[in-house]
Amino acid sequence: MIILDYRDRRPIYEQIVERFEELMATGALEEGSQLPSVRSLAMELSINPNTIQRAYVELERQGYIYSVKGKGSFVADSGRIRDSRRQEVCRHQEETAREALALGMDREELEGIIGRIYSEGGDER
Amino acid sequence: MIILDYRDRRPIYEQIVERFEELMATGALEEGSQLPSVRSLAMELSINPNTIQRAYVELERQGYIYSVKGKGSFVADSGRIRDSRRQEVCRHQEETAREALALGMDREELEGIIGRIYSEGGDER
DNA sequence: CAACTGTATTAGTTCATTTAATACAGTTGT
DNA sequence: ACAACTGTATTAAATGAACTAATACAGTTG
Repeated sequence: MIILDYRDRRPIYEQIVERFEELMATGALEEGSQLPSVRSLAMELSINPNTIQRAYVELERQGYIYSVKGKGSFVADSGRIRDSRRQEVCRHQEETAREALALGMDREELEGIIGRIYSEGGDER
Repeated sequence: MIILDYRDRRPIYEQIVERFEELMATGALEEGSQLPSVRSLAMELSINPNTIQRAYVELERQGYIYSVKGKGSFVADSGRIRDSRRQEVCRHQEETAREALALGMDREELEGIIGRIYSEGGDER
């Protein structure tokens, strides 16, 4: 479910936050479904429970999950999560286009890549 | 020429590297032109010379500049720099498209953003 | 020779991240 | 009631990256 990359310079708790965001945004984790407990996930990843909790606190701060003492942590409104992710993708697209423009690249080059990715996902496998 | 963002969590030396990459890739710094000296840029940015040198070492390691003891640091092959940047933009475009696809976004949405950016840069101002 | 350049080294500071060890509080099933 | 789970909080320590500081050496230039 979660794989840590220790070569990644970003902190572990941030990798965990991002991974859960992915799982929720793509629907792999449905609204209301329960996340692994702080302790069990810490065991599974061989890291300290505090680090997991930090990730969960951040996810809750952003409204992606809610936690209930004694019960567990659960996925909140997944529609909102998906919208938030989509906005971020738009921001990334803007940045990419701006940089391509600055480098004198043709827009067709970017659009070609998009076409390739979308056709890949459409029928391969 | 260079502006530091202390809110940015990335290290200063990395911001400097990236900024010079930009200046070289867009042609603002031409091939063979001289970079500010380690000490003068450190003064200008009110930081330690060691931090500038670290950025320059990294730029040299990547082949973007070359340094001559007693003379200074100079922009290397700017064509290679631009190519390298373009490849990176392509990688970013791939990532963005993949994520958009995973989120169920239409490719027209991405292409619309590209069109907007490219028409902005074409005639505004 | 003075005033610049890059380069190197050593030591210390600062800060975010992570671990560790507990403890408290609420839920659930037996 | 009790054991075994949940989340939450706290305090202390270890670790490592980034940055600063001070100094020195080496090469270039006018």
